[in-house]
Amino acid sequence: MQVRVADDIRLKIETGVYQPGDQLPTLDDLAADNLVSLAVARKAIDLLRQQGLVITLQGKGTFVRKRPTARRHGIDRYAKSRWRAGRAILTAEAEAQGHNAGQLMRELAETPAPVIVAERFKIAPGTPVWVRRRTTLVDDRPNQLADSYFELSVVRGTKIQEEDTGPGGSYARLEEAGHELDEITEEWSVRMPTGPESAALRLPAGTPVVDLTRTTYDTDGRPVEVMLAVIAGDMVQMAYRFKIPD
Amino acid sequence: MQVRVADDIRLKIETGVYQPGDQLPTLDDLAADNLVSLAVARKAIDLLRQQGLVITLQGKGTFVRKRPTARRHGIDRYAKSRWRAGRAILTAEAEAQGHNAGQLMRELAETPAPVIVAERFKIAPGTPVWVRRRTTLVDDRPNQLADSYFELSVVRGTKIQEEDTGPGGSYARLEEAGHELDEITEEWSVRMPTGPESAALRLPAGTPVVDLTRTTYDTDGRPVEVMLAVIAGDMVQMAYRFKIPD
DNA sequence: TAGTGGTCTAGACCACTAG
DNA sequence: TAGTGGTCTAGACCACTAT
Repeated sequence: MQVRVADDIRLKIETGVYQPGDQLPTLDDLAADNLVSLAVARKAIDLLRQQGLVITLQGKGTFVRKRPTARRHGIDRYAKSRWRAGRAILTAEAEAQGHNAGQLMRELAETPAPVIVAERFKIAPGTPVWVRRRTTLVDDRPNQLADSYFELSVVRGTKIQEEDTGPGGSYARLEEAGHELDEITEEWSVRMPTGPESAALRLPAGTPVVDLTRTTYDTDGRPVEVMLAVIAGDMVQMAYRFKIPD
Repeated sequence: MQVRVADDIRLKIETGVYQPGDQLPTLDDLAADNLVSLAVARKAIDLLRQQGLVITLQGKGTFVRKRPTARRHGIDRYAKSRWRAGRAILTAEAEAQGHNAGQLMRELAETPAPVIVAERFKIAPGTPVWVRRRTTLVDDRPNQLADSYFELSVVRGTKIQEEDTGPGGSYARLEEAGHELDEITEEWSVRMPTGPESAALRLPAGTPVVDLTRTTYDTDGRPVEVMLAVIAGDMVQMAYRFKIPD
C-alpha cells in the first residue's frame, strides 16, 4: 500500500497536479483518503522524501520540492586570467552564473596530513601540513565543505596562513611564492552524507553528496595544493572538455 | 531513540566490532537489548540502510555492507590506441582494473531525438536519430544504463546500426566513416534514482546515481555521438587531469 | 517448522507553526 | 489553541530462507 500511495502522489507531481512549492494533503488526509493507517501514509511520504521529490516541515506540512538551479563547474573557473586579475575563483564563477557567493572560515591551522592528502603530496601520513577549512555559500546556502591543504614549506610567510588571502586568493599567493601553476587533477565519487555533513550543508533528506579531491601542480610537476571537498549533490553540475588521448 | 540505537550500531561498524559481511543482531534482539519497540529498532536499521552502511535480506538477516570497489574512470579510457587496436573502451578499462565487463543491448532503433541530445547535435528536438541503448555490466552486476545517439546520416550503412559493432566499437566505425575523433565533453550531475532505475541497476537503498552526458566531436568540431548514461553511484569514481587555462 | 525481515493497524504523546 | 509532522508502543500477519 505504501508504494501505491507514493506512486499515486508521484504521478500527480510529475503531471503537474501538484506544482513545486505546493502543499500536499496532510498525513491524516492521505491516510483517510487512501483508506490506510497514518503510519502507511507517513511511510509513503518517506519514500518520496528519500527520492528528493518532497520536503516535510514539522508543524507546517509537506511540500513539493523546488529543485535548486544547479551551479555549473567547468574547468574555465580555474583560468589564470581570472585570479591574476585579483578575482577569487569561487566568486568569479558564481557571479558569472548569476549567483552570489561567500565563504565562512571554519579552521585555519597546522594539522597532521590525512592519508589521502599525504599520498598526493608524497609525504608520510601525519606530517604537519597547513589546512584552510571553509564552508562555501552560494545564494546564502552552504553548498560545500572545502578543506585545502598545503605543505608548510610552501605557505610559510604567505597570506595563505591568514584568513584573508588577498586579491586572487591562494592561487595568486602560490604564484608569488614561486610556484607557477600548471595542471589540476580532479577525482570524485558520490555517496550519501553522514549526519554531520547533512546538518552542515542543510541537506534535505535524499540528497547525495559529491566527494571531490583536487590536486594542483606547478610547472615542476610538484603538487602544491590538495583540496578535499564535500559538495551538496543537488547544487552541482560538473563539466569537462578534453582532447581524446592518443 | 532510533537515532541513539543507529549511532550505537554505526560506532560498532566503524570501530570494527562488526566487520563487513557480519550479521547484525536480529531486529527482535536489537529491540530487546535496547529496551525499545520493534518498530524503533527497525527505524534505526532503516537509517543505516539509507546511509549505505548495512544491507537487509528478508528471511536472512541484516549484514554490514561490503563496499564494492569503485571502478575508476579516467580520460585515458578513451585513448585512440586502444580502440584502434580493436579493443572496446568498456572492456579495456575494466580489465585494466581487474574487473570483467559485459553489456546487454536493450534497444537498437531509430528514435526522435530527446531535447538534450538535439541541443548537442544542434538539430530540432524530435528529429529522427539512431540510438543504441545498452546496460553495461561489471563483474556481472549492472552498473550503467548507457544510451548512445548518432545522427542518421553518420551511421547509415555502418555497423553502428548492428548489435555487434565489430573490433574497436562505435568509435572505430566512426573513424572509418571519415570522422576523425578529436574532443570529448563530459557533463554530470548527481541525484537519487527513480524506481525503474533502482530496479534495473539493482541498487541498494541509499545509493545515488550519476547522470552523465558525453559528447564526442570530430576534428571538424562536429558532434558525432551523444551518450546519456545513468551510472550506479556506488561503483563509480571519476578522474580528470587538465592544464590550467589561461 | 523456526527464524528472519517487511507491512500494516490503532492509538498515544511530543515538537513545531501559525493565527 | 488548532493543525501539522515526528516518535514511539504493542501487536497482527505476511514473505522469504534455512534446516
